[in-house]
Amino acid sequence: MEKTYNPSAIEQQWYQQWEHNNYFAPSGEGTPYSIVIPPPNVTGSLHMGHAFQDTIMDALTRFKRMQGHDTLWQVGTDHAGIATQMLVERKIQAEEGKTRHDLGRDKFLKKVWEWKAESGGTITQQLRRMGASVDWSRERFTMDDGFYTAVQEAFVRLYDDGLIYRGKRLVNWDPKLHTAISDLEVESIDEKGYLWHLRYPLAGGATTDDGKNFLVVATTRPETMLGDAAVAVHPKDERYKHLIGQFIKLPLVGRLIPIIADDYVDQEFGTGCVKITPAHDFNDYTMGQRHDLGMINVFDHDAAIVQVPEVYTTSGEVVAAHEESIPAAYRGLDRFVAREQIVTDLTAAGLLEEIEDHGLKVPRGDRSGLIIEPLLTDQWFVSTKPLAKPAIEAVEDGRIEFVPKQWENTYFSWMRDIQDWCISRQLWWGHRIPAWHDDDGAFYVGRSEAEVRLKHKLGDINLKQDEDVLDTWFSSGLWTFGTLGWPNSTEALAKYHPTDVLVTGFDIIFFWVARMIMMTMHLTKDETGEAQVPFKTVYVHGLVRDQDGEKMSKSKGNVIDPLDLIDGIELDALLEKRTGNMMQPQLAKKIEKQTLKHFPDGIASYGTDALRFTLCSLASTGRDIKLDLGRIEGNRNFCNKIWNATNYVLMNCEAGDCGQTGGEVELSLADRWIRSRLQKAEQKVTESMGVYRFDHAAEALYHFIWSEYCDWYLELSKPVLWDDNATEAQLRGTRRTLVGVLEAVLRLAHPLMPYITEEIWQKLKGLAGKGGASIMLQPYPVADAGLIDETAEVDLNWVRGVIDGVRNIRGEMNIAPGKPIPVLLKQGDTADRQRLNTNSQFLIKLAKLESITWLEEDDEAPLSATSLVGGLEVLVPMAGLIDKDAELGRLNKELGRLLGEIKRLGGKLSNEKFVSKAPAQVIDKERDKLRDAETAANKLQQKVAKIEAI
RNA sequence: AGGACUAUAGCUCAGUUGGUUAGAGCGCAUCGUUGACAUCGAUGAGGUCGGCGAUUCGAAUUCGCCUAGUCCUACCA
Repeated sequence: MEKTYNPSAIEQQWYQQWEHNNYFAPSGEGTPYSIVIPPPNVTGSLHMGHAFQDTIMDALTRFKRMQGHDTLWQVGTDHAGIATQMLVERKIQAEEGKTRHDLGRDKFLKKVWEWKAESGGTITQQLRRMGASVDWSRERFTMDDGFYTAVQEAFVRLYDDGLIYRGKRLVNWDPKLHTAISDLEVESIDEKGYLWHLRYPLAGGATTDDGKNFLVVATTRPETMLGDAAVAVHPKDERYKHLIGQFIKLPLVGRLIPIIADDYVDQEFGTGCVKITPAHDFNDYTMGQRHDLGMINVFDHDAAIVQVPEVYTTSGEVVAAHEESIPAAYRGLDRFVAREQIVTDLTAAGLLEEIEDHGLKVPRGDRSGLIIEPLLTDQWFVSTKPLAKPAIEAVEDGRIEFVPKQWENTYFSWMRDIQDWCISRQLWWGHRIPAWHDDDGAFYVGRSEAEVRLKHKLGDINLKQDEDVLDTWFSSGLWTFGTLGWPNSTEALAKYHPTDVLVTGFDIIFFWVARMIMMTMHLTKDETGEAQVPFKTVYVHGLVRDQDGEKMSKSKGNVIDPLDLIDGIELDALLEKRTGNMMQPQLAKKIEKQTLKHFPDGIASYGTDALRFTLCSLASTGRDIKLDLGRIEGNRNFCNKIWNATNYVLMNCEAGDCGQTGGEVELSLADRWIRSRLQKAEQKVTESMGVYRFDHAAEALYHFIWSEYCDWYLELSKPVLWDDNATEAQLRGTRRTLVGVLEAVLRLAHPLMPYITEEIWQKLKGLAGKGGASIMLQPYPVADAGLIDETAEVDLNWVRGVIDGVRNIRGEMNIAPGKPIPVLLKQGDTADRQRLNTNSQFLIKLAKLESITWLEEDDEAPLSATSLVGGLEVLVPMAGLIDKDAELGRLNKELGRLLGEIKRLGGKLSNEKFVSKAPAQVIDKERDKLRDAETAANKLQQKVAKIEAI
């Protein structure tokens, strides 16, 4: 074996073998267990969040596979409508200087598919490097033909069930991307703005109480005044009560608009008068509905002022002959240019009362970053309330369970107040909406044009398919069953749906989890006709952040490619990766500086297993996961530790008989102890995996392997293996334990660290008497309660106690670690005596003793340094070895600790209330502790006195 | 405005149903190269568990209030 573990030498080769031999495909035997991968963007690349998520899914999948389940991890990618379209648009712009409109829809889409073919392999390669045991034969893409069938079918069924409708509504419009987006895709950002106080002249000679001939309205968006339909006041507002029903002559425009009364108005805010623009504000829209105000749209799709405003009734009908118009000066101006112009003109007209600084939440598109414009457009919507009801119930009654549980509240609070979902997007890349319209604008929904014609007896009239595509999340909502063949009733669907667990981040509970539950429950039924849930458990993990707790993002330049942690990367390459090809080149300097600070030498190579193990060990219940390179390094060292332990085991066992073929076996205390500890480790790991505490599983493995198997058991095996007088049965027992425990723990660790465990297992399987082509197909260890040996554990703890005592004296007294020293044991009981008799070889070897002597009660001990193991005194004679003052210091330190404890326990036990109210066993325990502490303190005091006396 | 989450060693984090000497890794200090491993070993230092109060015989753990930070939802003309 190589002297150090070199992950790059083994990882890829094993993955190829696994994949080549089709080990990832479901076995077809055992209870089905399935997970779908949250499909990453096909044109993107995996970031740390994916690496984290995929590690967890793979750990679960391998765990369940080894436990004998018929395991499917469904893999695939998402077409990611807006993100992909933007990316390709930018690419074409950069390379050819053209827009998508220059190319036209068909050519543009061809470019997207070309780009997908070119970049689509990145994700799948990364998944392979992570060791993901996904069934590649079932790989799906949300835009492939089969999946499109599912999307179409879902749309048609929802439409036929009255859950999809089309209408002219106010939607969130992105003026850059020229598409509607859902409310979830809008972020509200705190920004500084102004509140403009505008004088709106009263018509017909009306005046306010204080004799003014105008009302003052406050607005953050003066440009929308062109579309004002009313001014609203509170019905009980004494200042304005008498003006309700009167009219305002809209400045600059000249139109008369009514003064209306509505509870929505807050009398305290601003002047208590609100301008109402139903076509450009969500609140105004609903107020317009209540008061039957017309809707006057003054913006075009670029959010520039239109030439001629469009006017609609509250129900969205076009008002054919309307007189509204826009002053020529503003026509065609961008919204912000128009704002300035209008403010200037109002000022000139003496109608600007005041400009007030005002902080407000600005709605920005999460993709474009532009301010979103509420705009009246024709869109398709899903009526979500009826879908939400069963979806809420499924979580309430536990058919679906969130882990950690608290996320259910997040889910409920959103679902109980859910808004209709705008699913149409004015994009080119995506699933074309399966709806056709005739020349009069009547829409027909169906699976194909032919079906539509037939169904509606349309003959051969002109039909055109809707130009729009569906929100990406509409298709990903079908992911769990669409990937399994739905709408066909396939065997896979019957077997693997509902899936067992969804592993995802909390940031997409609304986007994806909730919608998936709604869609799935409406569209899929089990054999009894009951709605089927998409998954039984939702494991919600935290988000991976950088060393400062910042979210990783490309624009911040703090992303880390998982492959760079696996393979390592030079500083120059890392800098280039982070600052090259940036959207905002002005940030390059800052990013460079940060990168230099955090990664002055680039990133070392840690290997996949170290990365995976680290990610698992960070997977606790928190919301943030700060990536700490120190942890990864530590875990790379852990891999190396396993590697070298194996080296030791092989060296000592390959030449000898490990009992594979039988033969008499005698187990030492150490053998029985480590076997017992193994059972407990198996219990702990299995239990932790079952409750999604990967951090606990990782910690149990780390502790068992490093602190018990390596630190103690391997050391304890040496006195046996190197003992010329050891019997064949003893040697066989120890060798068999060395090999057997290591073999078992490799299987135990395999779900977290697949590569190193496979590599080593292959070397070890023969010695362990195991066959089988791969560790990943081996059974997962099951703890055997019969092998738990509490006596062995107590006895071994005694051995460790004596050794620790000697080592402590050595360490504190500056006795060279290699110098053999004599040790005396005194005041021991029969159990101590017996333990000494059976284990003296262990003590001599591990504590590097020259001799070990048992003193009877009345034997005189020389002046010694002392350690206590229970009642037993472990004595190291001081002659020539130990500094008197140092020993006094050491003893007094320990004595101080004991006295503190005695005081604390004494106080507790003399507390009447404690003694009368606490459970008996607690009291007994405290009494024992007190007695032990007193005995120990006593002994130490005597020692102190003795040493002081010289 | 409502809600959620976080606060434990210098750093990153564990801490089950209240009873532990409050743990781990990294970092730090001292010592250590003949037999798996310096990507290592041995020993050690380091915490009034954010603050205040309550419940209790007993609180890192339960409850209330406060402070700091993060996030979500709604809304601010």
